[in-house]
Amino acid sequence: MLKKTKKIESQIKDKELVEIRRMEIVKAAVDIFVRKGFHKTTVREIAQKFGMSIGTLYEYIRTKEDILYLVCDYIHSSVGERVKPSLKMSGGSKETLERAIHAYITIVDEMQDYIIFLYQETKSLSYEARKYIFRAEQEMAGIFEEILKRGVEDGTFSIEKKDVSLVAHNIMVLGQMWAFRRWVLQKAYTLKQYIKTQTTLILNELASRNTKPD
Amino acid sequence: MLKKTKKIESQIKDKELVEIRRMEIVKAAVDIFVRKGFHKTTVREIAQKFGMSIGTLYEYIRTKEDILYLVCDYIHSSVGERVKPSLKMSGGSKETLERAIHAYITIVDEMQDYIIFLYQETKSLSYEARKYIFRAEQEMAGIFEEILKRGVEDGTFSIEKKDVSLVAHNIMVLGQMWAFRRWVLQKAYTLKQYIKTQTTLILNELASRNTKPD
Amino acid sequence: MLKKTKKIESQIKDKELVEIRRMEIVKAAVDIFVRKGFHKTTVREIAQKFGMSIGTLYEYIRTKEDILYLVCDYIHSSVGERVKPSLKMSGGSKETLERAIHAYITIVDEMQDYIIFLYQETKSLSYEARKYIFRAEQEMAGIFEEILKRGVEDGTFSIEKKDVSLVAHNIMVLGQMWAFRRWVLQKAYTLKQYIKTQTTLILNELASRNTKPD
Amino acid sequence: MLKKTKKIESQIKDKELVEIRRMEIVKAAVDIFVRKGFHKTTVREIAQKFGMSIGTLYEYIRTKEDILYLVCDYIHSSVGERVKPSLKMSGGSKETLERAIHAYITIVDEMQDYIIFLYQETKSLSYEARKYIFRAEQEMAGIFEEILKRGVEDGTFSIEKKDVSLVAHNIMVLGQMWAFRRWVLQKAYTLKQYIKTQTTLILNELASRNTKPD
DNA sequence: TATGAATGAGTTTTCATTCAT
DNA sequence: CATGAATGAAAACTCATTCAT
Repeated sequence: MLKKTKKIESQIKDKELVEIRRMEIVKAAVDIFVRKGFHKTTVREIAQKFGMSIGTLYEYIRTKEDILYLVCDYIHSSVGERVKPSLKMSGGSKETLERAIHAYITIVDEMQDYIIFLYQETKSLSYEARKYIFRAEQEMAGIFEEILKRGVEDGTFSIEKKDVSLVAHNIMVLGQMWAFRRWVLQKAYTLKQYIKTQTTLILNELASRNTKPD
Repeated sequence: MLKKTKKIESQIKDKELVEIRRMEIVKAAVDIFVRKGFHKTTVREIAQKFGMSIGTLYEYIRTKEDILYLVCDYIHSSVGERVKPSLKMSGGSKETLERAIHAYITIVDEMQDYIIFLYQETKSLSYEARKYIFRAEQEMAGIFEEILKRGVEDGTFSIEKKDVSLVAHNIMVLGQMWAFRRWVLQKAYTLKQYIKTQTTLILNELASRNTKPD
Repeated sequence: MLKKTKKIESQIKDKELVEIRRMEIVKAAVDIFVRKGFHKTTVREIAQKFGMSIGTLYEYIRTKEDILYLVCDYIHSSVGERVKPSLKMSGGSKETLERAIHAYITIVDEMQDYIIFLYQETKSLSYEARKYIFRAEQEMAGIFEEILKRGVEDGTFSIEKKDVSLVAHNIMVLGQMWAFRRWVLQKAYTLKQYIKTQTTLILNELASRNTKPD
Repeated sequence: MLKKTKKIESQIKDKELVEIRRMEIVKAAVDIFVRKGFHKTTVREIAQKFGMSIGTLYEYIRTKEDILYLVCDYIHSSVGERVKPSLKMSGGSKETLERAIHAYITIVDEMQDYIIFLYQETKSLSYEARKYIFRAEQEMAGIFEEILKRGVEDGTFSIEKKDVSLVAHNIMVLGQMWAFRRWVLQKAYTLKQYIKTQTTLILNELASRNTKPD
């Protein structure tokens, strides 16, 4: 996992302090952003919650957009960190995939506000920052790809190799859907039911059988 | 299909003219919105493209948000109008579903910029306006539900009845994904390939077989 | 004498600076307001005279109406401060009243522009602010009431006790009249003559004699 | 009584129609003005109540201020017309004055909203229009002067001749006060009580006795 | 005469960012 | 390193007035 975070410049020399303060800034900003959206949040509000002056805040970032980037980055890696531990590839491919889906959707549920925010405000980021976010998304997909690939190789799943990546993205999107369509899904299903149903459907899709219409 | 559009007040008495001008406003706004986002677009820019003065623009709307609503409404009904004709339920359930998926993803492809915009800016709408957008989304899902239900009843598809709605949403999300994840998908697939592959996967998922793990 | 000024919020933390700047704002605004009226004065003009940017001006107030309130409050307390010292109740009731009338009308003369403004723009204030202005007016009347009451008690004035408050207001209004009707009064009288004549008339009114027609 | 109304130009030739329409405009405007103030009332609102289009409205006036003038003029002459009939100088001077005061304050009571408006918005008028309003006020004062003069001549009132005009204005102001200070006066007095008390005080003031302190 | 759509200058207000202390 | 007062460009929105029909 490459830690190639986009470099944000700071007036402060002490690298460690910069890290600490930036985390404080993110912690202060994230909830306000999620609640009000990026554009409707003022730097003043963030500084207030940050507990320091606007001047100090600006010692650690260059522009308001930097905060957005920091926050997006934080959300992304939080999701990543929450998912990874559950992804030990122990057991059969089917069980591993089931566990991974379960873990992923559970995290989507826990972080739904953050995830919705992430996708809604991505466009407010500069191209460079956006690219980084995409890479993080790809990384997550890579984990599912890995599991699927193994399953294909050991005969558990019967999809074509070239579609492994697509299916990985399908799974992620179906997971994120729990957040984006909550207004309808969370009325009809509990989280547990949702995970179970989607897992079944996905496994069905992957089950050995004729894969393409001729 | 209730055409209960949220009423927006206007200073102009001539109802027909209001319709005409509003369509002009939408046409002027939509591309700028898509390119720059709602918040970064100024009313001045819209008026400029609208080809009339700001004053005139404001004779037909009350607030900038009204324009957003008008645009969202327009995009939604455009999608709807484009999908509907392709949804004649002639032929078997399988063929109908294939045709529907094809039509839907094709439209997502054609309107990808608009669709991405729609989902990113929905939250900038007032609660009332947002509710209307949700209803339009539900309507679309309803079409897929109809097809699926018939397929379940005639034995073509083997999913549980209570999950019909979920699968309908799954299909829509998988279609919209072509727009949202274009940065990765459109590198790996042509539209035709994407439709074919997703259709296959979905049909696999629906194929008669054991539906729940025991 | 309760100093319960309506609280106006400010972005600036330094309370003392807020006091100083607000006084500067008032000083800048009052003359423009008096000359052009509240509605025809722009915030820009005020900022210009204030000698700072509009942004800075808005750091110390929330709305244009706040400036009006500040100005009204200032005028009122200026009048109050100018009157009070002359109101030592030394000497007989008659002399005290004469002195008070003299002081009050003199101040009305000095501040006539401000007083006219005050009564013309009060209605542009919010209910809350207006209430405060009324209270200040009542306080002023209270001073005259006090003098009159003493005069009634010691037999100098022969009006009914329940009318003391009315007569106090009469005196104030007769004083303010010097400003409101200047277009006619200040042609016919000098300030000195006006004070003398009104004083005589008022004292006549208060002189012991039959008080009600039977 | 000179009918030297300031001339307001109109596009319409038919003089009679202009008169009729202008009265309609005044009737439409006066209540809105009184309720919201001149500046916060829009021409659109007036046209709406007027029952004709903005275009038509502007056929009969030149500017918004013209409407204000028309309204002020209307209020003034309404007051005048209401007072005049009660001013027959039959009976003794004292009775005539009592009747006049009674009539005047009664009208002030009936038209208090209008009177307050008149004094608050006079400043929004052009110099020329304002001058006309002053003249109307003078005319009213003239009526009281006439009564007072007669009373002085026949020995009923013992004020100096040169102060007759002042006392006339005093009486008017004391009457208008019923409107301007209603927030305090109308809590303490009924209209009847107020008239009676003020009349008594004024008559006391005018009663024969030493007129100047030496 | 009557209409009402069109105009655009002008208004208040916000807020990211800087910089002197 | 920390502060927060100062900035001013830029935003949304209003409304008296005109003029073609």
